[in-house]
Amino acid sequence: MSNESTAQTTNFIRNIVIRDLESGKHATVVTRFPPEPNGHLHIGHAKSICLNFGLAQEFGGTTNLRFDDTNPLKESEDYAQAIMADVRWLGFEWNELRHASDYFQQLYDFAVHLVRTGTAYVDSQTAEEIRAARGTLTEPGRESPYRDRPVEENLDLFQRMKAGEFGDGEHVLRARIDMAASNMNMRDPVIYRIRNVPHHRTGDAWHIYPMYDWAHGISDALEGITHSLCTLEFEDHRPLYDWFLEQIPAPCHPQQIEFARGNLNYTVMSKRRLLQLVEEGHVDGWDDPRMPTLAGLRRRGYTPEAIRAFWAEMGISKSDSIIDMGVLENAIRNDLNERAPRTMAVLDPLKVVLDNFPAGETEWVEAAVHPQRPELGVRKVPLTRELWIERSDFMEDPPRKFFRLRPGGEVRLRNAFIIRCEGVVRGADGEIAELRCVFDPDTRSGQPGAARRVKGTIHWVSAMHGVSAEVRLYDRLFRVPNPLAEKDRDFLEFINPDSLGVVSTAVVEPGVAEGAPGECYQFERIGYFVHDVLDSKPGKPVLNRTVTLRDSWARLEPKP
RNA sequence: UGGGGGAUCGUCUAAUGGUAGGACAGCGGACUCUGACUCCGCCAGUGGGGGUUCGAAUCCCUCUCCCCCAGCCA
Repeated sequence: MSNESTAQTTNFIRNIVIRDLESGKHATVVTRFPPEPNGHLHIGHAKSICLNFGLAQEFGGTTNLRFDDTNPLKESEDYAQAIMADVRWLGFEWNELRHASDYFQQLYDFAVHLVRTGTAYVDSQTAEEIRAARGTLTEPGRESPYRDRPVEENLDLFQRMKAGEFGDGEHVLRARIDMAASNMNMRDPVIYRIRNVPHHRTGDAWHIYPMYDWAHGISDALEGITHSLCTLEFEDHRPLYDWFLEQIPAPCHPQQIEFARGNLNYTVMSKRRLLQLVEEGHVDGWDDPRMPTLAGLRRRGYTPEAIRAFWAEMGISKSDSIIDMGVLENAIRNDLNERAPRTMAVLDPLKVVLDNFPAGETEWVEAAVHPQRPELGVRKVPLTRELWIERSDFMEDPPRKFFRLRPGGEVRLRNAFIIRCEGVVRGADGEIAELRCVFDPDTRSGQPGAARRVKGTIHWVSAMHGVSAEVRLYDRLFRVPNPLAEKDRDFLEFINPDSLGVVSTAVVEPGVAEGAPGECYQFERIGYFVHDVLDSKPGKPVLNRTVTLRDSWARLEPKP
């Protein structure tokens, strides 16, 4: 189901939007996608992107891309650029590009308003003192000795914090709420801290930077966001979100709605761990095809359509969940099955000599580019006396239901004719070196005799024309479903040592060698592959395995 | 053990007092010049216990389990 015309299944957020539109609470829907530019987007972010942009799209509204860039220590323009590229690649275009930093002046002015109304104060305790006085989950906090500072003094101090008169950590601005609140977020949260560092967009203009809770809701309000969608961990920030907007003359009061993050098994999703994988060299970079990042998935050969269809199928709810990687794999198979041109490639070649085929002669056989889509036409595939077939497609002493080649047995060569194995030639090492076969000319594809049926069909590549290729077989990054399940063990211990297998022996149809970076194929009977965007060169192809084909034979005959 | 959330087939998700449905996985079969695709069928669920109701996944009570919160991160 790669097309997205499948019936829209609803979810609780969509239902809220529908209700708000029907009741007249809102005339339109305005959402935002608010990443912090401190890392790359991953498949989980795609859920939020699809939700925010998809909802606005469905109801004729708009979506802003807003960088939540309130922490200059961790953020960079490079990340911001990569994020924009990823959002566009996913297939969405924002209405307006905004930054929380665009609002620094307004945020400051609103903070001054808070100070003037006595609902914020400058606290001069150290970070440690503030932490110690916050209380615990079961005990109330203690009020700061600076809590009742006169308004004028707060104003003066806050202004001087802004002017850069103090060192990092000397003062903070805190909202004056309730140190005994059972919701820890309401215990006089810090809303501004001093950071004497330049910001990637505002440069040296600011020495104080707003905290998330202060910046986010106000940014939403300034943009006229109707529904501010975020993940579950912000649920107990909502009272604060609402409190802030009630304290200031905000242009509107968006509704924060929380939903569950989208987790996948056999991987990790937190930016911190993803960063660790990259920095410690466990993977090749943010775009390593094993990474759940959008950059990684893209390089792996995943399409935006598949990712969108995947999240559409998964839906939105509030229950914590870990989705089986198999569902994502199913989504990309569905999409690639429809779009990928078919070709033949042999990963582990075994030589076959057709004894009754003239030496030095090339026969060009016609093969469908896509059996289910004849409009895509045909390709010509060279066929010669010497061929490569997959080593696993031959067994001297096969088990029951092995439909492939065996001594004395017959098999169809895909797009060509039926061959029979007449002999096995061994090398000095005792390994099978080549197969001597004869072909039945009457069974050529398209000929009347082609109707003759044999149980198995195998793929092949002409030894004379085949182009050798590097093939990278990617598998899941971790060997256990949840690498974080055991609290006292490092998730790195569970990295799958076989997550990348490099095959240097592969031989592909000549046409494949000319493919462009990013071009994908189905290697018939094997899987979907894509030219690596970085390393594949004309004549020197490097192909990444996106996903295998479903393989009911492998399920039948589990590997030893 | 304070506060905030969440529990529906193995997994994800619908059902908003009226037949518990779909997708993925699994199993069986048909088809097949890809052991793919496609098609058909099957298996499988409301965390436990009470209550209200003609009728409860849905409302009430209670219990259990899981997640989040004590950053000058977001």
